[in-house]
Order: sequence, then C-alpha cells, then structure tokens
Amino acid sequence: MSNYDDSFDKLEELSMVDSLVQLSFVIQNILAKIGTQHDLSIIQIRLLGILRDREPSMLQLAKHLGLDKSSITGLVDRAQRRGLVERTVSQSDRRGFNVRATPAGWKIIHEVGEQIERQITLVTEGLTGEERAQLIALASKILVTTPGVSR
Amino acid sequence: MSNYDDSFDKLEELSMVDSLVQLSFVIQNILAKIGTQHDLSIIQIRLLGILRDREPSMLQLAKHLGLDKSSITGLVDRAQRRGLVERTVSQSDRRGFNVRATPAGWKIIHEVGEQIERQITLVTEGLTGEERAQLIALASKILVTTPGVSR
DNA sequence: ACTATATTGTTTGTATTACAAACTTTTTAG
DNA sequence: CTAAAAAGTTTGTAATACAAACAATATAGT
Repeated sequence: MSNYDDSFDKLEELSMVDSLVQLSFVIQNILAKIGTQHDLSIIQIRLLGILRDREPSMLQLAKHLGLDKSSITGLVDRAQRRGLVERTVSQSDRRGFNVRATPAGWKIIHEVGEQIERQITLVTEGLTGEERAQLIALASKILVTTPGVSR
Repeated sequence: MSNYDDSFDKLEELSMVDSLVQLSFVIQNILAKIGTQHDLSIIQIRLLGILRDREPSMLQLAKHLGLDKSSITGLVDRAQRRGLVERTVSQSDRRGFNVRATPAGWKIIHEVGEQIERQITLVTEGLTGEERAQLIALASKILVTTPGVSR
C-alpha cells in the first residue's frame, strides 16, 4: 500500500517505507523550491555545497556526485558561465583542473544554506527538543551504517 | 558546515539539517538505483505508484506529481510506449483521459515496490524495533504538519 | 630514453525531464 | 448560442545524464 508519491492524502498508519520515502520527498522539495528561487537545481546546490570546503578535480566531483565524468563538464560549464565557479589549472597535472567557488558562488551557497536551514527548522517545528534529538540520532544511526551512497 | 551532499565523509555531529538532507539522499538513491534496474526513473516510479490505486486524469496526475500538465503528456507517452500504462477516454468529458496501469505496469510496480521495501528495511536494519517505531512516529509527525508538498 | 598504457577531461550523440506559450477540442456559463 | 474556461497536446528551449570516442598528458615497463 505504499505510495512512492509525495501526495499527502491519508497519512494514517505509515509504514517505515512510506514514512521515509515521503519524508525524503518533503526534504527534496524544500531543496528544489529554494533552489528555484535562486535559479539553481538540486544538483547545482550540491555542487556548490561541495565547493564550500573543497577544490576538487572534475573526476573527484564526479565521484562525490555519483555522476559520470562527462556529466560534470556541462554542470561545471553552466555554473562557470554564471560566474559561480571557476576552473583552476592543476600545477601537478596539466590535464586536470580544480574547481572552486567564486565569491559570487560563495554568496549564493551561503544564502541558500541559510534558507535550507530555516525551512528544515520550520518543518521540524512541531517536534519537541527531545524528539528532534531523537530524530538526529536515528538518522545518524542509519547514515553511519549505510555504505557509500555515491557508489 | 552542512553539506547538501550525499558524500559520506565525516558524519560526526550531524545537525538536523544535515541528517535530514543526507537521509533524503540515501532514500532517493535507493529509489534511483532500483529504478535503474528496471529502466525506470524516480518520476516514473512515482507515476506507477500513483496508478496502483487510482486512474487519474492527466491534470490530476500533474497535480499529484507537482508538474505542469505539459510535462505529463511526455511522461505518460513514454510509459505508454513501453506498455506500462494506457489512456482510457473519459466518458464524462471527451477532452480528457484517465490513465491506468496495464498488467505489465502492475507487474513492474509490484516488483519495484518489493525491492524498495527490502532496501529500506536493509537500511534501517541497525535500528531496534523500538527505534524503528520512533522513527516512523517522528517522520509521521513531520509529514502531518507539513503542508501540501506537491502543491 | 622510448614506447605502450592509463588517466583526465571534453566532445558528440541520444534520451529524459521540465517548463511556458500557443493551440485544438470540448465543456460550461451567461 | 456565443464567449470564456478547461483538458490535453504541440512546439520550442534548456538542463540533466550517459556512453563511446577522442585529445592531451602522465606513468610504467623495457
């Protein structure tokens, strides 16, 4: 009877599958909506999120994002065209680039981050402090025991 | 310091935002991977999921999925071309169709559903029965207080 | 040093997804 | 009975994603 659907009719007696799947859609929709406000897709948000504390090569980006390397070219191209990231030539390997956020990229990911923070907080507003702590603990427990998500 | 990234480095001290965002990516990756095995995208899984207990019109589908009606045409077209769904003319409104799963569609969504069930169960395997119940309760609490996700 | 192989990233071609605006057909309202 | 609304489709555009082929550089083996 599970739904694989973020429709919000009849929430009675959710199974583990339903509750997690629907919750994931709620979160993803938050990310998508905030992204839209900044003309960013979820994948672009993830790209910028990675670049907050790294300057990875194209290949490392591909691994981080779980995409083929050929997908990264266009992703970075578009972000670069918008002035959000830049390629810097690697001095150790003249084939490769490192990708890093520009100041404009930093600015936008900072804003997006704050909005995500606010929206997620809003969504969990109905929980008590204890419940929130429980949720973090449970999610973390799942995450640590979950083998690498991006392959 | 949150990541908006499903990379699995340093899980120490996750915030609410991080834990929920990363958890959502874990779930979405499960859906995507299982979909890939059946040559289905997440949106196609959702389409078939909806059709398990409904025969909506194109417009109702658009609302359920949170997409523009023009996006539904192609989505249904492709599923129909694969023999997974069919359009049935509405007798009440000669402009409209109802979309329903074919036996092949039922079969595939059933299989996909079982796999999703198994994978999600696997991911929550580290939790005790009580923790599982807690997680369902917490997710449900969030879901009921979250206003319509698909507009 | 030199050749063979591997690696990094781009290009090309294809398919899906998604939207917006314009359009067709049918329905409903006045 | 005509004007407006509604249901879907079409058209055009863009982003996303992959796979295979390719260019340039790096590395290994001899």
